[in-house]
Amino acid sequence: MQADQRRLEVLRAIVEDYVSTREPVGSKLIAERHGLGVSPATIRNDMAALEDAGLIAQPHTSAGRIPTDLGYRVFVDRLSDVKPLSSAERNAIKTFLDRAVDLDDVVHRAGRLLAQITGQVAVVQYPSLRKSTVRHLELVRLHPSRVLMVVITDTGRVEQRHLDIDPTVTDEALVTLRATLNDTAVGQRQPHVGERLRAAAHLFSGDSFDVYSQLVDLLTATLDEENEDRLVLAGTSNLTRNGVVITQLRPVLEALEEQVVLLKLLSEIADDHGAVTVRIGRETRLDGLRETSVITSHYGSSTESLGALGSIGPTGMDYPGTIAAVRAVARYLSRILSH
Amino acid sequence: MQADQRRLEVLRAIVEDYVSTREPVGSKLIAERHGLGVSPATIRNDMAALEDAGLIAQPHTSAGRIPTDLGYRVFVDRLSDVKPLSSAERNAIKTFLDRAVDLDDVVHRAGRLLAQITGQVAVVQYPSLRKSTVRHLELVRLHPSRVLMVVITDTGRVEQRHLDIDPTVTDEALVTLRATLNDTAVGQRQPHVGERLRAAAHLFSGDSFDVYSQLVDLLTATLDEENEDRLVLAGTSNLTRNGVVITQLRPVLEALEEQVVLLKLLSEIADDHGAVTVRIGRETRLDGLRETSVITSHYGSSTESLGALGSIGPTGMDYPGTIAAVRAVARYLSRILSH
DNA sequence: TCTTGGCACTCGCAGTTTGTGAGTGCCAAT
DNA sequence: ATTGGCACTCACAAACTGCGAGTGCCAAGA
Repeated sequence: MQADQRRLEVLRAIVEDYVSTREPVGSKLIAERHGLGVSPATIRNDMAALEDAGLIAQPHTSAGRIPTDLGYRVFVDRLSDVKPLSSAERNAIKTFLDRAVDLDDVVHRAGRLLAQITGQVAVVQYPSLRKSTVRHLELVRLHPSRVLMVVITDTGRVEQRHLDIDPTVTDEALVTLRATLNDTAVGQRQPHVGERLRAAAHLFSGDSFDVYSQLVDLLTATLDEENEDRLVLAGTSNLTRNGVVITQLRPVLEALEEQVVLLKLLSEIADDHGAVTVRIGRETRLDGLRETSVITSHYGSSTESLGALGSIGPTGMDYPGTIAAVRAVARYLSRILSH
Repeated sequence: MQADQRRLEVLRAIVEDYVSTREPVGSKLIAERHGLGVSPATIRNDMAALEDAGLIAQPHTSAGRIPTDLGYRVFVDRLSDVKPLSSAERNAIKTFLDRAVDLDDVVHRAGRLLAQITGQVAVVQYPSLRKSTVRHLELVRLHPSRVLMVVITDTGRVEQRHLDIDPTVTDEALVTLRATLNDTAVGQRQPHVGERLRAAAHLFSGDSFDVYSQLVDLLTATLDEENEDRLVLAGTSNLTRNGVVITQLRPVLEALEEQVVLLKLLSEIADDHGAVTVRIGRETRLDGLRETSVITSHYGSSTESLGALGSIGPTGMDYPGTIAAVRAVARYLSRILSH
């Protein structure tokens, strides 16, 4: 019906005005600024209906309305079109990311970029080791009884692990081990790396076999472990924008310091690659982020995700703009990482 | 004279009370709480003298006094003894740092530890590449015309750099190059690495010579570059303690995001190894940190610094406690990194 | 059934006033 | 040099007030 339609338009007006002014918006203002062609009284009736539906609320009796989490949800799902970035912005993203010299640099730049475009906090996860293939393995003998294993992946991550070994193992044996490990593991990823390496174990015997087993265990552990996932944070100072109060700021900063929490936040996300996930307020399921929204997206090839990135800001954020920014950065990041 | 002595005691009382209560302290309170054996009126006279000397100030006419930056300076230089950590704290530091598995982990743990002990923001610099010796060099051919160089240092840092080369260079040539690089560079540091490698250039000719030169340049650049210095930050959420106001918080968060700024902060520090540097308020020479103090220390061997770490907090911080914490963490970090 | 103008009502907010108390500076006495 | 006394200052909190934005409801009109 036309009335229902108008109510949604009223909701849109409330969300847009509130996002830009940060002040409760009243019926008169809507009637004036948005050409709905109806009087404030009609708007008031619609607002009463929207309030009954739980989409908007009054901070106090004699104030205007502000959207609830549910209101934002409806706005995002049904009312907002994605706002494409300007070509200048797209260009800026491209050139800024292209200038990166290594993986660390790429990830950091992506973070700073996203933080700057959205004016919020950005989180970027490093490409997950479980999704990367092994490009090279190196063994370096540090002491007679200590070996450093270095793993280089196709996404450019370099991981190092120490290993205590039997000091009687010769350097020549290590060279052989290194060759076998490389021949077997390069180009593979988990769980194939583990399978293939274990299948090749019969090539060794005695001390070499022991060391080989140790190395295989260490390597699979390195490639498997979830806690090896890393991320970077950018734009923390943006938290002090928008007149956020310090009592609300504290728990947010605390949440941002917990890498585990953030990684979980990034991992709970639509499987659909290319899609952007929006979680509003309590939908984040984190108490510290109760009053923030999180916009996340995967990045990686078109068939599989390498990792995720996202933007964290107040529930009253510019959703269309943030969604567009997250999507754009994710795309360019995907492109860069696939060389 | 005895009167001068008492005035300093009054200053100490003001600093200590203000640090613990965060409220301007008046003459009566001092006379009551600190057993100076004189009346409030006498204290008032002393306070007037301290104010003339610029060591304390009044926020407004009818309030008590708070220390000025200069007052804290005098307190730190002349009035405070270092407060040794409890053995429980020392133990906690030791066991927590010992549990680290690699360099990243060590540096992160040191940061979290320092942030937790001091209740402030902690900064820890990675061991500087210029001060590290080369432990191993590896060349990995990624494409016919692209080589990845991996440098491992004695402090555990692993750096990677890409290099475009002539695709006609054979794998065998790379193996030889790698061997020569390792033979010549391992155990050395800048500027010796560069000197020795250049001296060995006569071993190569033709394409190999070109690639060798490229590699040497890239390696020396990697080991020289100041902008390769890294650091970690911990305890940002501690900024919201102590009733800090948000308008003051903003510039601090911004300063903390600028790695370059922080590295400069860590590098401007007493040469004297083992000593702790204290910079109070504007002494930091950074506008954003105008109302904070920075306590820093080198870490590394007894003869040379590998890097620095520090704690950043309000000018009204617990100086003896923070100094002790920074020193203790720096020492344990030094011990760990020297294996 | 929906829309509209009118109107009384609510209530947060900003501005003003006022009382209180902590703290000071100065002075005369010791 | 120290002390008690005393007048003075001034931030802060509490109480009060007027204003105005915004609402809900109702009766009339389309």
